[in-house]
Amino acid sequence: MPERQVARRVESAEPRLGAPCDACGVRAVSAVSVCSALEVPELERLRSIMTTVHLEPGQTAIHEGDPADSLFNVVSGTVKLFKLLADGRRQITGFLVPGDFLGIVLNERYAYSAEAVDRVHLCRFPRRRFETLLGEMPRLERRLLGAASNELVAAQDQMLLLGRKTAQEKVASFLRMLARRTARQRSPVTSIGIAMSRNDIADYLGLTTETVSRSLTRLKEAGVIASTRRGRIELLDEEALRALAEGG
Amino acid sequence: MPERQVARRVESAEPRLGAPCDACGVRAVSAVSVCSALEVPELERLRSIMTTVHLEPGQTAIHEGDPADSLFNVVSGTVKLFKLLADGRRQITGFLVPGDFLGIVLNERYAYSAEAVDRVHLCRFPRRRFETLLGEMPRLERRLLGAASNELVAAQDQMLLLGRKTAQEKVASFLRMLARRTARQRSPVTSIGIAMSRNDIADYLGLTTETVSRSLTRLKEAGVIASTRRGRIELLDEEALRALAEGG
DNA sequence: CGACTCGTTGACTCTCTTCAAGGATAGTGG
DNA sequence: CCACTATCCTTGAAGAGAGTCAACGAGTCG
Repeated sequence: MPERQVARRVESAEPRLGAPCDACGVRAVSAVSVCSALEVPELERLRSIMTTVHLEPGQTAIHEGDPADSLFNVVSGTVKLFKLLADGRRQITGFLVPGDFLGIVLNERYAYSAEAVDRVHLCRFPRRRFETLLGEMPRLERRLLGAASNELVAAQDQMLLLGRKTAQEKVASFLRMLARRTARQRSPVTSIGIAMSRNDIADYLGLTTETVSRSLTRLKEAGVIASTRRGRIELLDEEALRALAEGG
Repeated sequence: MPERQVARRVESAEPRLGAPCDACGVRAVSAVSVCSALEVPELERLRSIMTTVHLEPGQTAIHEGDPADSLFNVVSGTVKLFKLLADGRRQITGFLVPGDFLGIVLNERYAYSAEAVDRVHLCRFPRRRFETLLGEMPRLERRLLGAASNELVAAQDQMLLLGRKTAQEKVASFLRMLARRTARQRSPVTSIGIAMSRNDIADYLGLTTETVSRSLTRLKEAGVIASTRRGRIELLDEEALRALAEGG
């Protein structure tokens, strides 16, 4: 498997004295990151235990079953989370974008693997020390609980999708999810960038690459979407997409 | 739809002065309930805002989209959580058993509906007051975060099941899940009670009742399980079941 | 006892997968 | 700069697993 690469992390151990956080777009933009909604002194303490990590596409951030000794915050890029069956079947359980947490779970071991989709920047926190801080910063803890809540809601939507939606509905729902994410920064959205491969999309939707491809072709034929360049899709009829996503 | 009944809750508003919690098995047995691992004074405060709720099979505890003004702890019975598509397709996202939370999410509205599978007893907490307590009881908050973490892990397992497992593997996984739950109280397990209908199982596994039935028949034919009386299944070959559940 | 729900089984259908091949795209090296 | 190659995406044809439709048996309740 060419995509199963060893994790060669490029860590910047030197703190660069404050620079990383001050310039960080995540803190300002995202309403859900660890850092946003923290006062300066609290942020300072977080920063003191933080290191930054760079990942190239395909590199692994965490591995299912490994001791969960780190916790991350996505700064830039897209990360895919996935679980594997013994024979290699893969289910991608989520895509993380800037502002999202990676490894919130307070369990001993990671329940899934995480791999970079494109070039990724992460903030890394040692779990032990992070948990110590947690006890002293109730606001941070509440924030984590909120993030976990949101993830749970998303997980339930995804279960509905995986268990009960048709291929066409799955793909339409996926596009809408991407559109919503894009809209968090720029709205309204007519063009969305697709960072992940057809294979990734298929493993996220419980389909095959062929079925994803065919579904997209159908959406194009129906005039709901259009694709000019690679890795980018134009939304022509958002209402039709909504109807398709929910089985209209 | 006969199963979509109106929620006629039977609430005991009178606190019965301490009795409910002292006698409650949940607190002692379960490692994950709200009440366990709380000191007596904290427990006392929780109890003061608590009421108990009884539900008959099919009755609704919470409804998707409603304002999330209550939070529950399951005391006895089994509760199913589910989401619906516009045309009635249903996905059951989980079954709650004694000790589990219902409605942890700190969102404005419930993301799913919850219905009693059999006769159910719940402890009910008004969300506002509960959240106030939360700020003063860090231990409770940590506990909630832990519960949310566990739910997330379970949700990811379920996504893998829904997206990538065959019907046979789904049913085998389901039986193992039930066995594990039963084993939390009594181990080892050879006989498990199935509180839910085939229809519920189907909607949990993303299948139809017919396929669930056929899969169970196959497992019987293979000598992996046996069924003496209705609503109960004997595990004859746990190792074979494990292999089947993971695509061996 | 009859009506009802629930579970099982059978026959047929269909959506999605599998298998296979061709086309587009990007990166590489001469 | 352009052939060369690897990878990804698309499209087609055939096949399979699960769904749909239908009937029947068993238990349950009024």
